[in-house]
Amino acid sequence: MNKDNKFYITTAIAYTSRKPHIGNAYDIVLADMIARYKKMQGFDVYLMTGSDEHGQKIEEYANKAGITPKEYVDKISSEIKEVWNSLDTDYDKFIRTTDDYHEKTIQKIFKKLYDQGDIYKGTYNGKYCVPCESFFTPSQLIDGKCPDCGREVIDAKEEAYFLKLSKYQEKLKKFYEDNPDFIQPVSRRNEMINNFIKPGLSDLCVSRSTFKWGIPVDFDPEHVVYVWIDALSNYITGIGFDCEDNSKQFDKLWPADLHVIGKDIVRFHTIYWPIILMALGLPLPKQVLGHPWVLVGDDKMSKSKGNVIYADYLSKKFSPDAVRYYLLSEIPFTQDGTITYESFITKFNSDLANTLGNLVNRSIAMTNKYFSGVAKKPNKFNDLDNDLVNCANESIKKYYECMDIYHNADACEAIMTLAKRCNKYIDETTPWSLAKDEANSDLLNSVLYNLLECIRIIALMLSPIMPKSSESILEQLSTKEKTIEFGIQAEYKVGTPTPLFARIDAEKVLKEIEEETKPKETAENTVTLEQISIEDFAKIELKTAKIINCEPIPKAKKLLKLTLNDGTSTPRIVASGIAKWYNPEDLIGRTVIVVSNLLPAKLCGVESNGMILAADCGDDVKVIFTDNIPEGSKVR
RNA sequence: CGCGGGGUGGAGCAGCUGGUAGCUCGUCGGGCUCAUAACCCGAAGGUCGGAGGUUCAAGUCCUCCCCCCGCAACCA
Repeated sequence: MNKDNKFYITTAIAYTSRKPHIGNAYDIVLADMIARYKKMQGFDVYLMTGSDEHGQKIEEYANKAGITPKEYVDKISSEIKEVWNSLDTDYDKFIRTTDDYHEKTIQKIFKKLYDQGDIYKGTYNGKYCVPCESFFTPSQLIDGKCPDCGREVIDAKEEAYFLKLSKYQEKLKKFYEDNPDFIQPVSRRNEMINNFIKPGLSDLCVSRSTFKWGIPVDFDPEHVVYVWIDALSNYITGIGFDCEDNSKQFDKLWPADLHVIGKDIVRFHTIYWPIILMALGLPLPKQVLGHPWVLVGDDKMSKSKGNVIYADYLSKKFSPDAVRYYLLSEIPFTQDGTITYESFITKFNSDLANTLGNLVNRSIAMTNKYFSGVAKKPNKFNDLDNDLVNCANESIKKYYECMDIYHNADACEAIMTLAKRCNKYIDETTPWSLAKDEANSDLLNSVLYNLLECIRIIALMLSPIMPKSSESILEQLSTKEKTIEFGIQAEYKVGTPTPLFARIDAEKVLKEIEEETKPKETAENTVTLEQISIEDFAKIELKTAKIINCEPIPKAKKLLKLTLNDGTSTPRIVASGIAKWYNPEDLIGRTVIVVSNLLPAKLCGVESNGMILAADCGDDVKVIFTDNIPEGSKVR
C-alpha cells in the first residue's frame, strides 16, 4: 500500500456523560464529509471516531442513576453510535476508551513515559476542601475559598504524576514555526501561542487518586490515568500502537493527517497531544481542525435551558442528508453557527426542495416527456449554452478550492449557484416552447443534455455532503460516470423522476415538533432530584426580609448586592444573580424570602449571607415577593 | 485596563493585502407554466456601532469610545 496515498482522519471522541446533541454531532459529520471527499479524490481513507468513557463526572452520573459506571457508559456509548449512524456517517472504527486493548496500551504508554523520566511522581500542591473532597488550583479558588461550598480550604498535597511539558516547550515552538498550517483556522493558532506557549508551560498533572473510574496506573494502583493521556492516545491505540510491537496498520496510518475537533479542545490537541507524541518518539499529526460550535439561537445548547436539538431526531423527522446539508452549509468556518427548527426548515425548503430538488425533477421530467428519456451530447453550443458551461466550470473550480481547505459552506454555495444557474437556463431556453416545433428538436435535445450534465456534476460534488441524495440523483439520471467535468457523458437515458426533498409545510411541521419534543423534556426534568425527608427540609431556614438597600456590584455582571432587614438588628447582606432582570431601585422596600442559614460565600468581593428565592420561568427570573408579610417571619 | 470573538439594508452572513457595498431568506411588483404553489426577472431597503485621523480614495489602515457574545470571575 502506498503510504503517501493514505489519509487518516479522526474526530474527537465523544464524552459519554449524556446523549450527544447536534453540536456534538457536527464533529463526525464534518469529518465524514472530509473523509468522503478524500476518498473521491482517490485517497485511501481511514476514519476513526469513538467515545471517551472515563472520569469523575461519569462516576457521579452513574451513582446518581444507581448503576455502575460501565453500565452507564455502555448505554451512552451505544446512543452515540446510534446518533452517528442516523447521520449516515461511514466511519471505519469506533473506539471506546474502555476497550481492553486501549486500556492496556495506555498503561504501557504511561509506564514507558515514567521509565524514561517524562512522567514523574510529584505532589499536587493544591488547595483541598475537606467536605467536598475536591482539589482546586489556586486560580479556581474564590477569594481563597472553595468554589463549590465557600468554605475554607486547606493546603493539601496529593501524590500525583506529572508530565514534563516544559522539557518539550522549545521543540513545540519550533514545530509551530515549521508548520504554520498545523492549526486551522489560523486565528486559533495565535491564541495558543499567545496564551499558553509564550507564558511558558507548566507540567501537566496526568493522574488522579480522588476517583476510581479510570485506567489504573498498573505500577501504582492508587492512581488512575487522568483524561489527557487516556483520551488523546485513542488516536494511536485505535490503530494498533503498542509501544514496542506496533501493528502494520499503525505503521501505515500514523501520523494522522487530520484531527477534527471542536474549538474548545484545540489546546489539548495542539499542546498536550504533540508533547505526548514527542515523548513517545512519534511523528506529530499533520493538521488539527478546530471547528466552531453549533448554537441554538444565541445560546449554547444545554439541557437545563431545554433548548437541546438532537441530530437523530432531526434525521428521522427529515432525512440524514438534510441534517448534514444544514450543518455543512450553514455553520461558518471560524464563527459559531446557529440552528433552530425554523432556520432548518427554511434552508431545507429554499435550497433542497426548491432549488435543487425541483431542478432535478423538472429536468428529468422534461427529458422523459419530450424525448422518452434520451438526450445526446450535442455538437453545437450557442451563447446561452456556453454561459451555462462556464458557470459549471467555475462552480467546479470553486468547489475544489473550498473543499480542499474545508470551507464546506462555501463549497455548498458554489454548488447551489450552479443549480440556480440551471434553473435560469431553463427559463432562458424555454424547452416547453421548443417542444412545440419539430424543427427545434436538436436545440431542445442540447438544452436537456446540458441540464442533465450539470445535474450530474452537481450530484457528484454533493456526494461527500449528501451521499444518499447524490446517489439518488445519479440513479435517476441512470449514469455511472464519476468524472466531474462537463461533457463527459455521451448520452443520457434517464429513469423516472422521484422527488428528492418534499417541501415542508413549516407551520404544520413546527407544531408537530413542538408536540414531539416538549413532553419528553419535562418528563426528564421531573426525575432529576431524589426525594427528601421532612428532616432534610427542616435544615433549611427560610424567613422573610425587607430589602432596605440594593446596589449593583461593580465587577459583577449578574449580581446585585442586597441589604436586608430580616427582623434581627443586624442588616444581612446577600448577593443575588438577578441583575439581568431587576433594577436596584425597583427592589428597595420590597419583601422577599431569604434562606438565612446558608453558609456565607464571597462573591466578587461581597460576602453573601444567604440567598433570596426566585423562580426560573424559561429565560425569565421572577423574585418571590411577600410584600404584605412582616420581615423576619419564618417560612416553612 | 483579565483573555478572546463580534457589531454591514427586516433576519442570517460574505467582504484577504484600501478604489463603484455583495450573498441567502423575507417584503413588494412583474413574467413563465416543464416542475415539488415550485422557477425566472425587476424593485424597495444600508450614514458598513460612534467619534476622530492617515490617504486622491476606507466597511477595509491607525487612535479613542460605546454595545453584544463566549471563557475566566460571582448567577448562594
